[in-house]
Amino acid sequence: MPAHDGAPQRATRPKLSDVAALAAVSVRTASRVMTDPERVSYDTRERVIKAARMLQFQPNRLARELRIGARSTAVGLVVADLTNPFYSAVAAAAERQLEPAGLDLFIGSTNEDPQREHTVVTSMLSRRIQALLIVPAATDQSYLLPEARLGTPLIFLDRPPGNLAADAVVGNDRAAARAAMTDLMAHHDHVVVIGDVDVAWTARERLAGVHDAMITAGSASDHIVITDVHDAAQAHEASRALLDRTVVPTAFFGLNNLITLGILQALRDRGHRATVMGFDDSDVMELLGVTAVALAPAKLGGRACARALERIADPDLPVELIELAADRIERTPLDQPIRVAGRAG
Amino acid sequence: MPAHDGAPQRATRPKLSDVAALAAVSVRTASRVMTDPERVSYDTRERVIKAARMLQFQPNRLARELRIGARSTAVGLVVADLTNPFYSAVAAAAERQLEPAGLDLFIGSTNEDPQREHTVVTSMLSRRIQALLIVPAATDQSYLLPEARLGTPLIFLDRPPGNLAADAVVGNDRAAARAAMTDLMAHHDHVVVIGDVDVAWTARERLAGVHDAMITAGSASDHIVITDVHDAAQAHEASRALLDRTVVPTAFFGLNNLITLGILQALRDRGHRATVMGFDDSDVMELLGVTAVALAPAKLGGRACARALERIADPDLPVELIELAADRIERTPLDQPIRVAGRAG
DNA sequence: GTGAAAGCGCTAACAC
DNA sequence: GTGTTAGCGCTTTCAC
Repeated sequence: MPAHDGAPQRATRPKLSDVAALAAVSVRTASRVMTDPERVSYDTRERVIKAARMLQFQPNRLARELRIGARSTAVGLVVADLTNPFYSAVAAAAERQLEPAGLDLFIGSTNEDPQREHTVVTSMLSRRIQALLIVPAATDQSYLLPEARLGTPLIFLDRPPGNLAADAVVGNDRAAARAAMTDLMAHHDHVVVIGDVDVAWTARERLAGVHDAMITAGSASDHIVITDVHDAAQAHEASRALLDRTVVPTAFFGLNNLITLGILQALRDRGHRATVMGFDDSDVMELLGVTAVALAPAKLGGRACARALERIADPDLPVELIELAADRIERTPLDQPIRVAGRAG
Repeated sequence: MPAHDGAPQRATRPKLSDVAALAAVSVRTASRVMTDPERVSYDTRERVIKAARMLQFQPNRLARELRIGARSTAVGLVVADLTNPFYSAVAAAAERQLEPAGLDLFIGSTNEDPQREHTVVTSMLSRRIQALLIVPAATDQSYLLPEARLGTPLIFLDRPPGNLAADAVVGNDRAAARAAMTDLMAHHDHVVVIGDVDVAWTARERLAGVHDAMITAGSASDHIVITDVHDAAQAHEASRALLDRTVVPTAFFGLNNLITLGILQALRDRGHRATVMGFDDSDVMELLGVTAVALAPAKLGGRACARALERIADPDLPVELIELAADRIERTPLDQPIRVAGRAG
């Protein structure tokens, strides 16, 4: 019996049996009021509800879910970096979509570390989440095979799984990059493309698209492709070096949001004008009129959740690769340069 | 007995008793190998470990934690809006800090809706989280009193709790705003201040600081304070209207990151120059050289987690209000205007 | 409509 | 060192 009135030290958490005792019913009846209120008489129901309220009773989900079937009413989301607005938008979309289904969201980030991916994923699975949404950091997800066989919905976001058959929702990065690059080359002879480290699938795809476009166009002009650029600072530095050359590039193509930011920083530093195009969208790009090729993170997260819910309902659905088209957000026309001002001279 | 070899349809999840059976030991011994391996002989330990690996055994944390003491090894984080980079940075910092302690992160957002705060918080508590980190949306947290009495660490972030004694980590918003406004007024006669809806504590504090500064300075000049501005779009519109007046303001002070963005959009639209100062920092502000008054979200999240860990270790710690100083990030001097360029003419 | 007993998967007492 | 028994808080057979 809990000390619900005069406990001197620390209160003790009321359990269902306390509620039942106070309402003078069996535990079974109290439980029924919580889960299937229709099937209990009005009188007893009211008594139980009142007792629960009086005791501030909150059912223990650990116990409930253990009993129910070893599957908790939560979904896990593993992203690369929560700090990247792209992924936080994915998370926000996921939360929004999961909420009406009564599912909570566990969140974790890998920082692109395969080892950490394993740790985070294992931890979530040990909580018996209903589904796992994951932006893979590793290239091999075969360790998830047993879990997949257990029927846990596994949905890959933004990048397909390696060595595992599982649903994936990805963008058409290669085609989008090719189209963008083709357009850029139609207006410029000195395009600079800056891309990420190519262990990441999206980075590889985008670079492949750029190369596709260059091959198709023939190598008449001298475009420059820089890779293995990891963050804004590196992109900043690389761009600045290029702007200091004698032949100043007239167009830049940043292959992700951080890189594009770095390009803009360099343009600011040097006071130069250039056409800028970027993969992924951001506040900065909107403000400065940078044309973007972007897969809306909300679309990605939303579609992935929808798929998770489908698969929760029917675990035997065939594996599906869902390819979402990136949108082209036209802002400044590609034949016109932009400037980054800041402190006005 | 699980069909760990020839199950035709769907595999069944191995449990500790399966491992024990395969290793030919009792469940208790298998359990001990998982938790306190030292106290079991080398031989049996190896056998159990091998069996566990063979079966791909993953302990069920729902069961473990239920048995252990009705407290799960997770921490809940409730923020206003995950999409806001300020809060996603807080979340990232929290995750980073919790990870070494072996604590997972449940995350939820309120969208500033008090009703939703209640729902999200209740849901997390029913999972018996070890601690709750919360950016309150409601003004009354007295509903958390029973939980507080149960000894659950409750840490408020960014805004203090209402009607509840609990730890809080907040910024010195009022003093910081006053100092910033004072400096701005030293250089400008027509400062425009744009603030958020004042149900939010930080918004109120920042406005109060601005008023403090104006009162101290005396009302010689005509500054304008606009409030109840909710997002970038509204700030954009309001700023544009002001720029179209005959007396064009020479300085703007945005009281949060979204508002400052709106101000910059208006400056871009009108091609105007003005001194801009903003509360909270962002990529945009860094790029354009906007001087910022900002409480580093990582500092906020980090300090809150540290406090949570302290309180987990000793729940009887006295309640503490931790005030963190916002940093002034000097970029363009306040007597110089900035421009937002974008499409170059 | 309601109650008694069993059990979800695991760990804490005690025996041996 | 290891096995047996009981129980975390809840829901589910099955009687009544």
